[in-house]
Amino acid sequence: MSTIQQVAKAAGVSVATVSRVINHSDKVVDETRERVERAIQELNYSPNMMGRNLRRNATEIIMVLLPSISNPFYSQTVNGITAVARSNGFTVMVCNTLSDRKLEQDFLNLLKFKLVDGAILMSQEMDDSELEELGRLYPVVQCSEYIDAAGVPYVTIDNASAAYEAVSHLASLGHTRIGMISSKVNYYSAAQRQAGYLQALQDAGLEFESELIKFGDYGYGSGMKCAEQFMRMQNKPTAVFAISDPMAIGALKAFRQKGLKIPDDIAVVGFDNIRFSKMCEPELTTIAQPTYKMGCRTMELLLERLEHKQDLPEKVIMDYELIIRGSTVAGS
Amino acid sequence: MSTIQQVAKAAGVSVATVSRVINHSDKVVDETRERVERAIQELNYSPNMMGRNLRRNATEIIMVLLPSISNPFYSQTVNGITAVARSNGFTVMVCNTLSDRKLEQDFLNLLKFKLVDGAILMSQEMDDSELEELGRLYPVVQCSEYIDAAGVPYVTIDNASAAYEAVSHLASLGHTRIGMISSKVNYYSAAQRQAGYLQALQDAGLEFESELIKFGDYGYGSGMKCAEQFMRMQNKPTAVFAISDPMAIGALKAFRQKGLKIPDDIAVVGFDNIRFSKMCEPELTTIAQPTYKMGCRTMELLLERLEHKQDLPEKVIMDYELIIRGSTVAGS
DNA sequence: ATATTATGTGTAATCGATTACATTAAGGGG
DNA sequence: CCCCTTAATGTAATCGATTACACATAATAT
Repeated sequence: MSTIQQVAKAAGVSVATVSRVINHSDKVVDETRERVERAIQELNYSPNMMGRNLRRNATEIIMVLLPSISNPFYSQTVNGITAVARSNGFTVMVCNTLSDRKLEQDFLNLLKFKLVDGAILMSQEMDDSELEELGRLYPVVQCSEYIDAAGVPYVTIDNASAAYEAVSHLASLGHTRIGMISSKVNYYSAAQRQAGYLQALQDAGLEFESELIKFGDYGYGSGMKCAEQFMRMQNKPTAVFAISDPMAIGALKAFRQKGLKIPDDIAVVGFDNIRFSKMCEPELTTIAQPTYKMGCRTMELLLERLEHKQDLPEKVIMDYELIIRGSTVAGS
Repeated sequence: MSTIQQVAKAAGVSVATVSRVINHSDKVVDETRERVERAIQELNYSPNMMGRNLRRNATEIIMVLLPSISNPFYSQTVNGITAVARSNGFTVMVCNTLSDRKLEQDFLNLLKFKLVDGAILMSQEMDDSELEELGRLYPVVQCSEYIDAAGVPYVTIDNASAAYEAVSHLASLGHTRIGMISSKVNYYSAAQRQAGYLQALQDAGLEFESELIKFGDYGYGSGMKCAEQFMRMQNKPTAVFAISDPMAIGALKAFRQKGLKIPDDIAVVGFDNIRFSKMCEPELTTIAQPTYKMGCRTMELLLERLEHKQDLPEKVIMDYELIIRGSTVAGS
């Protein structure tokens, strides 16, 4: 690896001139510029970012923290983030926290240590006060999953209202006993979706009991387990609302394995509209979030932060959509 | 953000001593150490990685390049990589190339510019000679998808033999007309799987014609399209081998939509054993790669490279497994 | 008591870039 | 022909850390 000094020597100029050529400063006469460019070619030189960044105090890299790339919900969002980031000269790297607090810390240290310029959080293991401090000290924006109290900007949908709509849909189909598959971990979005579920039951005049909510981990397997719990109940639900598509799909699978007909014996609604939700049998009714756009908007907020344009914590609420398919209405 | 100088001044010592405390060098007397640690606390100091890395010429970050985090096949591999990386003090960041040559280049520049120490390639858009040069200059290892000629180490399975086994399985069930869904893009693994497919046909005494191979992009949608093409043929296949699970699942979906019974009317085999392959209807027969272990092994190779222990390009071939499920044998 | 060694800390060079300021040379005006 | 402006390039400080080496002091050996 060659350095700017070697290039300068080879071209017979000073390092300053080489730097000017690299950075397209106009104060270099053509003949010199050519000589430098030839030297760069010959030495196969590329500037060491460490040196540059140390001086500039910026890396033009942003990171996206998410619990697991295995959840297909995230990929579209990341694509949106990447699109906006790229057109502004930023590089995006994805960090898999595995919902591990320590690992999350390690990644966030890259922010503190100035190895990345900013971060987008799509989930966080830290508590409110830690997040609040993080947001105060560094450019950070939340997307989809969020904590409201912390004064950190976020982009999300109205989870309560989305859940309300999903459950009301089930109620309007005549279901009177509606179960829910929520999350073991107490995410804010999960709490909001539970609130929406409860409100919908209440507004439809349906009764609730705590047995109607089971708790999973957003994955297929836990959806199957929850479905089995439902089937062991004496007074079984005839419809289930799950807060993730994989759990809904797992539940579908378990119900069908026990010989139940979907949607006649039991209807299922999911959340996120992952690609698989159209591939399962029957296709899954679900809530679609505008994932790509949410990613774009989030990156825009982060850019504002990075440029200090905006110091108020912005809160962006985007529209969702209930997509009705065969898991609740036959033949859709 | 405070610097080591500020800490030094606050503690009344030199920067060297502060550095010694940070790096747990033992040549610091307890009383001094405490004073420094108190100053670090008070100033909320953390070392600037840019400065440190510039000096050390290492970042302890490695990156994983993959075409899209949306393909669930990658997540387990990344988990394996992360596990080994972490226990060796490395941080893993995932880079989404979207199969875009330019974007891939941008990421690889981070290697050249020394912002990351090494890279794991899970697919590449560059050609053989570019890869060869990359591997010569930087610590790079390939995983799963690879180019053999380039002298860059890799971890993979025997794709030809896996495809051979999958297709032989179909032949042994009595299928005589077996189609294949391959990849538009000419990946090495795809070519190998095609070779295995052809060999299996030949060894089973089955005839081949070019119409029997359709080309997709690894995603669901393309699987459906290929299935529709098969169904429009005059002499339709009774079995199909797809080189990705999503394409196989898309094909399943399309066949079922046309009223075909699986596996009686048409049998389907996929590749990769993604989680969803157990959730579809019927469950998918597929080839399982030891993804987590492959990730671990790949990271180990990269570590060897980073430590210059190993200069020979290592080639690791791991075992696969044919998992037989309901899409080829009813009731499995 | 003196010489020697070990121990803890400080000084300053260094990593590879950027950039304010200094310097030099060329061109223009009187 | 000389002075002043302007343009191109060079010099050297700087970013924030690490670390070889120097140095001072205390402990040990003779």
